[in-house]
Amino acid sequence: MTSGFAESFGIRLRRAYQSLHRRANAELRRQFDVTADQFVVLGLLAERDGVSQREICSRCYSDPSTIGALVRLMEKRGWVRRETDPRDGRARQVYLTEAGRDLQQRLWSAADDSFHRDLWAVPRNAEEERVLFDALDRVVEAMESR
Amino acid sequence: MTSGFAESFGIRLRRAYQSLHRRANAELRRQFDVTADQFVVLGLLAERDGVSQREICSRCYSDPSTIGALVRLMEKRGWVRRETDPRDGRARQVYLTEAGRDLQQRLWSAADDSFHRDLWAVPRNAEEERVLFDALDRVVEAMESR
DNA sequence: ACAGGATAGTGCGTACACGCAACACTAGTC
DNA sequence: GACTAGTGTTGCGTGTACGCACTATCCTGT
Repeated sequence: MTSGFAESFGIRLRRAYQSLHRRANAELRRQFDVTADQFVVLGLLAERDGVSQREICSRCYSDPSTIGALVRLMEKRGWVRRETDPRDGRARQVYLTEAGRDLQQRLWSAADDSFHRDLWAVPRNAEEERVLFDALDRVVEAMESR
Repeated sequence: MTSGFAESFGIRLRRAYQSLHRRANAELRRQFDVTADQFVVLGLLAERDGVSQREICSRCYSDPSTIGALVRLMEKRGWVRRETDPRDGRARQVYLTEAGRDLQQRLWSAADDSFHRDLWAVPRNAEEERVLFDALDRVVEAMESR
């Protein structure tokens, strides 16, 4: 092995994600009592709602049990509502409420002023950003290749 | 903003890490009944052991409670032992046992044949790898800057 | 119309992650 | 020696992640 475990790709990816997740959690918890993962789901729903929980899973790469628990919690907090899909009795359509949409916008602008600003400064130029994003997307493909 | 939330840096990083973590968990659980995070700590200890739990935390960017629970579990499984540091009564020195070292080596070669192979194929050349690793390291710095 | 297989969601158990508070011990100062 | 500040670890509570088994519902072929 040429380089050590602590310098391997996997560990670096882990560290980067953990530090982002921790920072986002700390900021959002302090100001809004929202977790980083709730922030992610709110963001996805703001782009498109009225979707099934399955659809949310595939957009954020989480699993049905996790999203189920998360969405039920968000429903209890009054940020989303769930209605049975009239075309498919198994599925639930998840919608942002007014309060949820409002919260999401405040979260987004707060994130822009704190960790998003720092995060987006990481790629030094457009070319680096292209290489970086492309590599991250190919990690997903590679891990699902089985 | 030009691109949507689902295409942002943060979401891409999250997806990449989640898919790696999921794949590693699945492989390691199936073959060895070991979790991805236990794999990480075993790998770090194989590089250097006899260290405090604090030291493990800073090497893998986890938090003391998490590492405490994880290491106690690994002790129960017989992979590590913990001794009170003779120089500092607060700290515990964590060592790999024979069984732990043995397991770590089997895990490492199994990982090499499955998800490590796929993961390391992601950077297309040395230059891309340099840009990628550098960016991941700078994410950590950026997230801790405040 | 019905059987078989696929799919959406839930419930349960385990492991991780982290904040917070408490505790034990250390180190520096007076 | 006591006082203070700092650090390593543990305990507790909440939230996230996922496998597995299960129900309800859909769909396809016959």
